[in-house]
Amino acid sequence: MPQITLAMNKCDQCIVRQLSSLKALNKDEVVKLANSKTTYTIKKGEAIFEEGEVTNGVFCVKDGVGKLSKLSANGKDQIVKLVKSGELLGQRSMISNEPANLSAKAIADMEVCFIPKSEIIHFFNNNNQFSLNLMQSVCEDLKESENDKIALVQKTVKQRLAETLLHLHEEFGENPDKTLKVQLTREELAGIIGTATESCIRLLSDFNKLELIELVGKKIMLKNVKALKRMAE
Amino acid sequence: MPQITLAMNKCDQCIVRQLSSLKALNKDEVVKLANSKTTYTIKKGEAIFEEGEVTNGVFCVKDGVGKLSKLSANGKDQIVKLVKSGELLGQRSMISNEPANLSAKAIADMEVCFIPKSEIIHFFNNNNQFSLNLMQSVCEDLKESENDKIALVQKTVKQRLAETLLHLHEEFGENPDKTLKVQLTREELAGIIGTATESCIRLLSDFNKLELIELVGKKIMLKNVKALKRMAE
DNA sequence: TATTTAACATGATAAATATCATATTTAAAA
DNA sequence: TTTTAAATATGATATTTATCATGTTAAATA
Repeated sequence: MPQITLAMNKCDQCIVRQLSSLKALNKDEVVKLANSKTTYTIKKGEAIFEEGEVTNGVFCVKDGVGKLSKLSANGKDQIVKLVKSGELLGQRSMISNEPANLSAKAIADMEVCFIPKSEIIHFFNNNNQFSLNLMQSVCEDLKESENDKIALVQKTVKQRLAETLLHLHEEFGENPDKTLKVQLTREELAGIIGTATESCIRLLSDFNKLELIELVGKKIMLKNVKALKRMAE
Repeated sequence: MPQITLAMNKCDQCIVRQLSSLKALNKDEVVKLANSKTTYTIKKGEAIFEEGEVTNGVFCVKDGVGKLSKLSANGKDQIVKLVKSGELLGQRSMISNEPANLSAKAIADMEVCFIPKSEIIHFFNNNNQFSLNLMQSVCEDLKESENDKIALVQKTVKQRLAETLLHLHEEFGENPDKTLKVQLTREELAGIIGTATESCIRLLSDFNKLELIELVGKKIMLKNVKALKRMAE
């Protein structure tokens, strides 16, 4: 049965299969997965789904970077979470049986696979390790969200910027020229730390003058990680 | 077997069993639950568990109100969530296999039952409806936390106070004299909306003058729900 | 290449909120 | 009850951050 082997291999080799809750799936389940998935290419700036949309499944991020965000009344886009390759997207809404609470958009060109809800629920009901993994993943998101919430109240914008730069460095790494690999606009960065774009730009300038970072065009290089960490406290 | 019937009834009648994920348990499982639980009484102000503590199980809130909070460096207590009777406490840490990220303290005298982790994991692995319920409950918390996070950035303190007063009214109801049933200090209220205690007090005074609320000693009565809703937008 | 547009940058100012000081009231303890 | 401590209240002020204005640079498009 060459097709089945092919289908299995397709997902079996995938980074999402290796990193996400899906790692708990057995061979048969991976075959089932491969046969039900749909692959999409999302260009930078495009949406995977919008707030209020019913998705009826989850998206596997094979490649690229995405943002989960909510548009405010005054037109500002508050970024709740960044997602990178290996992660699942839309788990929460699917499990809660609700339309998406947030929009998902590509920050860098993305390749994603859609897995229908029926598949996920089937795995959830028949594979304890998978359901535990999925549960832990949502719990991880919850912990992060709660900590973000606390940071928003207990820390200044300056501290949050330092913290966020360190996070971005840790999570996404750096280019050969030592600049941050995730290429965010100042507006997006402001959307993550929860401040006005101008304030974000101003603080980046300050950090630059203090030699905590270096601004290489629109890119950012961390120059003094230790001092940034001290500042984030 | 009178003991077994007794043991089952004990938890079967319980409000937590009726409202939480535990509603999915069958009779045998409820008996198992009743035999493994430990009941505690927590006086107002006392802690159920502290940040950093390993709990190794979950707490069922039978009666009273609790707060999940984190102490900041400057001594302020940021409240992440309030819990009331019928809810479970400590699910996230237990599933993530981590020490508690937050402290849980009683705001009103509480009665709670402790259920060891082994029991919960057993139910999780053997009862699909239970695991789905638990999952949905964590998802609900996540959604709420994300929305809180967005509100912290996109709304003013005034809007958040209006929003919080409405939430407290909706979630906990009112006393016979129409005042809010949850009795929070101004400091705690400030800890929920994420502001300084004085700012919170000042705004309550303003709301009082505007006849949106009425301050009855330390208690708060909502007088103009419609206007509060408009203000929260 | 020239032109246009978007992103970045910075100053000036306004608004929101925190902090400090100090009463006043309420509740707890001696 | 008297005393003490804690919670509430409010004014004055400082700080943080947002907003508006405007200029500069970089990048996209004609």
